Amino acid sequence: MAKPPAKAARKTARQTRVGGGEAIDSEGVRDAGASAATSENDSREPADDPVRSPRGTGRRLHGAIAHKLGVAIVSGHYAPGDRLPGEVAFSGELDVSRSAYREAVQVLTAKGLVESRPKAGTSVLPRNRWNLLDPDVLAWAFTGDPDMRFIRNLFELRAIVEPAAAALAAERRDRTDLKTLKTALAAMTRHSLATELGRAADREFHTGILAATRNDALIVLSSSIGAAVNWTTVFKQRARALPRNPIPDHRRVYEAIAAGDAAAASTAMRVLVDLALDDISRLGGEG
Amino acid sequence: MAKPPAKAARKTARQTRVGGGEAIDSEGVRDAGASAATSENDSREPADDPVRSPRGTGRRLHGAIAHKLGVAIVSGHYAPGDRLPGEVAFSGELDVSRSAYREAVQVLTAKGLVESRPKAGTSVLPRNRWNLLDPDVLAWAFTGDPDMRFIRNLFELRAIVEPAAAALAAERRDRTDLKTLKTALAAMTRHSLATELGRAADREFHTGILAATRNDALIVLSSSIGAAVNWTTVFKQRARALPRNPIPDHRRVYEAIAAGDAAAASTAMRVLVDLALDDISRLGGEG
DNA sequence: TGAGATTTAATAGTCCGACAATAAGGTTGG
DNA sequence: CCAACCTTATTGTCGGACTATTAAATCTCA
Repeated sequence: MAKPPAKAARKTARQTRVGGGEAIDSEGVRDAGASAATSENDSREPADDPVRSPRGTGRRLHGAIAHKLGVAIVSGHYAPGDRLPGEVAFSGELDVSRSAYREAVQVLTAKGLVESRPKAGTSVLPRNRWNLLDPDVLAWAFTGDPDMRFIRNLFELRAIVEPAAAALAAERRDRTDLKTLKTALAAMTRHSLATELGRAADREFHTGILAATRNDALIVLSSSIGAAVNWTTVFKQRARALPRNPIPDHRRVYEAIAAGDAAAASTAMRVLVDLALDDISRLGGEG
Repeated sequence: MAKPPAKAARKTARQTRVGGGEAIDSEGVRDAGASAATSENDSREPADDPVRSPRGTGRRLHGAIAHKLGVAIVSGHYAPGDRLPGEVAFSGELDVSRSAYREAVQVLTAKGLVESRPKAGTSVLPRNRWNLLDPDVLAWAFTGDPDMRFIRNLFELRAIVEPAAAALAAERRDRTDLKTLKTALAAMTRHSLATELGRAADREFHTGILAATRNDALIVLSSSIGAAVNWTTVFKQRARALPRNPIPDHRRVYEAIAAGDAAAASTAMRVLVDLALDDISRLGGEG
């Protein structure tokens, strides 16, 4: 319907598209786990640009579009089976070139969210085709209020993977791994889990265990598990003060891994995850 | 590596792209099978008969390029840190437009294989940034001779996830799930695992168990686990006849799930996977 | 001399407009 | 009623121009 032609406006603004740098926050999940290596944050240029700058999120333009569409899809704004507007129409509506829009759609296609065919258009795929553990998809799924069912699913995955991973880590860790874990543990202790710094350390601890398994197929789960780990404390924080100090649980896991005791590491981790799941279920399950 | 730029050739051929089809297969790029959905590897058939997969996900040009580049990267032709040629140069070398090339690169970026920045070019990311359980990446990793270490990693993942999944399935399965499993089991029995039909049934069996867990975070692992499952039989086949009949193992798992016995399902699945891992280790461990 | 500011240059990023290829859905013919 | 044939909407590909970004070289000045 209403297709406000901001075309002319952009056309003029295009010559000085400087600004950009709009708020990128609203996430806190994006760098949860996944890319622990590069922890650079965006330049915070105020750069008031009230013009129709389509970059609401992300760094490159097509990335911003992909983000926008991705969020719209995983949040249910476009349901599976829905067919989204044609390329020319939609790109015009979003006020970007068709090329940029298409590159964004390629990203969504690569992540299994949509499928495009000539004459049939671009439509949202059924949920079971989505690459849910893709770090980006995960991040998109957690912008806005999250789906409790999915969080519980993520915790079930944690409960399956992490004890086994801890056992493997106990067998295969080297000095460097232990140092990483120890550092993370110390940081968790120093800054509480109420701070972002503390939560980052928490994620690093769990990621470090996965890394110590020397198993790439497990390591890639870092982002998924990191997201779940994050939501543990986020939920607790949201409700009230931490009902229980999780540091000792973590310390037990660390000591078992340091001692090379696979069985102990597994059970310690199981305890940790079960307790976390308890908290989640209690807080998120129903008032 | 010397890629003679067939530029002029294509330019003229383009006007009659329909009839000739000469410029199409000159490089083998355009019909490089990219049917990622089922993640089957291209058999060494003469293959002038593109087997219309039920998915029918046609190979678009940028998809073919993405496939080619993806394989080149995961196979190590381009190592992490390597910087690949500039867009204009590379697209010219591949004999496609820069747009198509860029869309392919966006796909690779979305899967964590590469990263592009102005002036810095496009370079391959470290392996721990790759989305290894993305179905496409998985498929690319298995074109050509596979990395035994990675296969073993995949089996370790199986050994962790599948017993737990079987237990959950035993608790949550409904009549439909059981029917699916039963059908798959029957198909496995009818066609042996020596046939592609039998292997497909095998994958369906394992996928069906994951589906019965009602956990999306587990279901997305179907492709990864399916790939591992497939390689079990592929390896056995490659060596000699099946050293052991795996059907009874599967039947035990099925019966435990049908009976709703979670513990039995878990242990039965553990036995199944352990035996499979045994075979893999024996056959692949050292020629 | 060396740290910091500045310029340069290379490369990815974006835009536009045209045309080709594909296939969904209707139409026709048997 | 089904099958083969058109129609046409929509994505797919192309080429070329211009912009934005930034690594690296250069310059400035304490």
